[in-house]
Amino acid sequence: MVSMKDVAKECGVSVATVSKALNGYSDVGEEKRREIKETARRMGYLPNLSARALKTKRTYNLGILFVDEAQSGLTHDYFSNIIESFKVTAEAKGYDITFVNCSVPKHGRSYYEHCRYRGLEGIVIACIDFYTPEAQELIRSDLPVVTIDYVFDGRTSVASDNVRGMRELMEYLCGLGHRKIAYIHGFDSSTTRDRLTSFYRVLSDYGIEPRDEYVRQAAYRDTEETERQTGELLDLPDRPSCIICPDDFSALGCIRAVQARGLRIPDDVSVVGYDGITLSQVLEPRLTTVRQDTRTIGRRAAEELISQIENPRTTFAEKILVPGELERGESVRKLN
Amino acid sequence: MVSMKDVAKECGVSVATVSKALNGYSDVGEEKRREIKETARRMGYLPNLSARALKTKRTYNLGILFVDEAQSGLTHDYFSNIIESFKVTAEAKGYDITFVNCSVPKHGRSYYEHCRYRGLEGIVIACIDFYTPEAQELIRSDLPVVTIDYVFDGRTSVASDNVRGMRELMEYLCGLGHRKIAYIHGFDSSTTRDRLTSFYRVLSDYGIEPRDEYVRQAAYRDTEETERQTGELLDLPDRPSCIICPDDFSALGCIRAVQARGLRIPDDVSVVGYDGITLSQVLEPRLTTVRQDTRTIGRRAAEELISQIENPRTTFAEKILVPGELERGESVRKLN
DNA sequence: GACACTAACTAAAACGTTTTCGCAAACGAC
DNA sequence: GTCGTTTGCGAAAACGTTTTAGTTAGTGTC
Repeated sequence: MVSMKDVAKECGVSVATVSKALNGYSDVGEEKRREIKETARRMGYLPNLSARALKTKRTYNLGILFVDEAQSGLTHDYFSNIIESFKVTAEAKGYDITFVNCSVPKHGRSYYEHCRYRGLEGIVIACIDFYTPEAQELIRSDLPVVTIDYVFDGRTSVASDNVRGMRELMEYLCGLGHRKIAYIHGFDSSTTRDRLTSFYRVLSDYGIEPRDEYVRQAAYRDTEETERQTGELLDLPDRPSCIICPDDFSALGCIRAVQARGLRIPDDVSVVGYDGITLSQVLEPRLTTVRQDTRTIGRRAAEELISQIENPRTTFAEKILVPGELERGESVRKLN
Repeated sequence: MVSMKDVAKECGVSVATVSKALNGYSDVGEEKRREIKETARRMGYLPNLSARALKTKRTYNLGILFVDEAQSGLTHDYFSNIIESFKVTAEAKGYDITFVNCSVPKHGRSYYEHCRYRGLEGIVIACIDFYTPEAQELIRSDLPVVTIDYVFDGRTSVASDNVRGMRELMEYLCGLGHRKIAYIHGFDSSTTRDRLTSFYRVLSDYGIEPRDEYVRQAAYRDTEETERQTGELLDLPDRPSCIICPDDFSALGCIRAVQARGLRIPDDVSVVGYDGITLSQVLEPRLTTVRQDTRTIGRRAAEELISQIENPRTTFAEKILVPGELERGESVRKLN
């Protein structure tokens, strides 16, 4: 590999001058600078990031911590899209992205230690059990951190606005005349709590008495459980006119249960999801859902993280809420 | 950050001794070694990867090049799963994974230059236009490279065995009595060619005359075009008894077209996909498909890449074929 | 007691940068 | 001509490791 020394020799100058010429310092003559840049290019010179990092303590490398229990990691459409957007934004600003090793590491390092070891300048954390000691160590550490869909005191977070998303969805449903709305919600998390609270809130706004038998639970993306729960809902003496699923993917289970009983969507029962992944748009009938703005979430996370890194003094820990958008599909029927 | 120098001072030895003690060299006494290791741990010492890399030229960092035209990158189930498996395997062997920056980089570096700059020791390439000059430069370079689903002379590749996969699928279909089999294949690529050749081959084995109007084209994962093509197939005077889609996801379009005509799967027409992603298992009826062994593909890619890095002399450029597995769903009917 | 040998440790160079400081030359002002 | 000031460049230290080539002390052999 050709180094600055080689370029310096070729140009008959010192390495200091080469460094300054290439990095745009002012105290090097215009013609010399051109000559140095040209020969560097000609010789195929590439800066050595390790050497640079050793001096400057900057690696331009961001970490992404993303644990996938049960393989639902990168396969998770919602998070995959966020990561994709995060990546594009960060790369445009000159940063690379590396995964934080979350397998059991050989030397038994914690997340935090691994980040330090790898020289990551900031970490985005998503889709993880935030309450393990390891995660807490990282969140509380001195490293710049942005969390997705989870709020921690003194740290910046970017989250989908589930309160507003669920509100819009519910107001839409109620507006269409639905009064018997069932909600199969996901397992406890801040996301789930926000949606659930909004669900009850709008019911209350519309003067609708919530019915316990209409509120059920199934893990996110669990089609089987959602199918089972839907079955029970449909077998109720007074069955709901509309069923809200934990997310789009699990809605597949819901649809199966409806079809298994010979009922039709949306004529006999309305079905809605949450997420707005591609799948929801290609189902028949097209699924009504709340499209979460993964592009903005990823982009804002990257922007905030980089801001923390580059302007640590002047960057506040912000709680950013990204609104979603109601997607009116054909899986919901207007009542009377 | 505490460095070797600090540990050395604390223990009253030289940094050289600390380095050797920590790296398991033989010429350091047992008690000293224990003492050094213990104080290093106590002081929270972490090796500085940049400094180490500067000397050893090893970064333990692998690159993954994965371009997603039209956002279908990380969202692509098949590739996401491969990456996931690649990641797990590589991490277990002490490597980290970073994305090769494929946005337009600020300094206008090519893939190859970026890999060198970032100090990546090897690259896995997937889901990309392999014939751009940039990709070619990387593939032909001196860096260890493994390609997924694409074969290049002198380089190692890991690919799904599409020849065998399609053969098994076709023999299954023919075995069930299907003679009028349509194939909506993806756009030209070695994957597509392998499947198509196998398709024709089995037809020939069974003495079935291939019919041009049964062979059509739609981009992978393009539900709309698959829907259109399916429509045309179904409107044929002599419509096929079975339709093979480019992949599982696009099969959704096929299913829509079938349902739109009031036909039933599999009673009126059989539908099959290719990939075996989660979606195929939760559709109603469960989709018959060829499950590609993404776990093995990712794992083998990592193993081969690391082998190239660690034993460059003794590692052959191998073409690895990973067999898939026929998933018998309920979307195919036995004829007469 | 001389010799070779081994074990345990250290000094110092090297890796490729960045950056501080200093120096010389050129320049302008008076 | 003298004195600052500016411009352009270089020497050298520093970053935190690894590794080579010692050095020293101890051990065993004859």
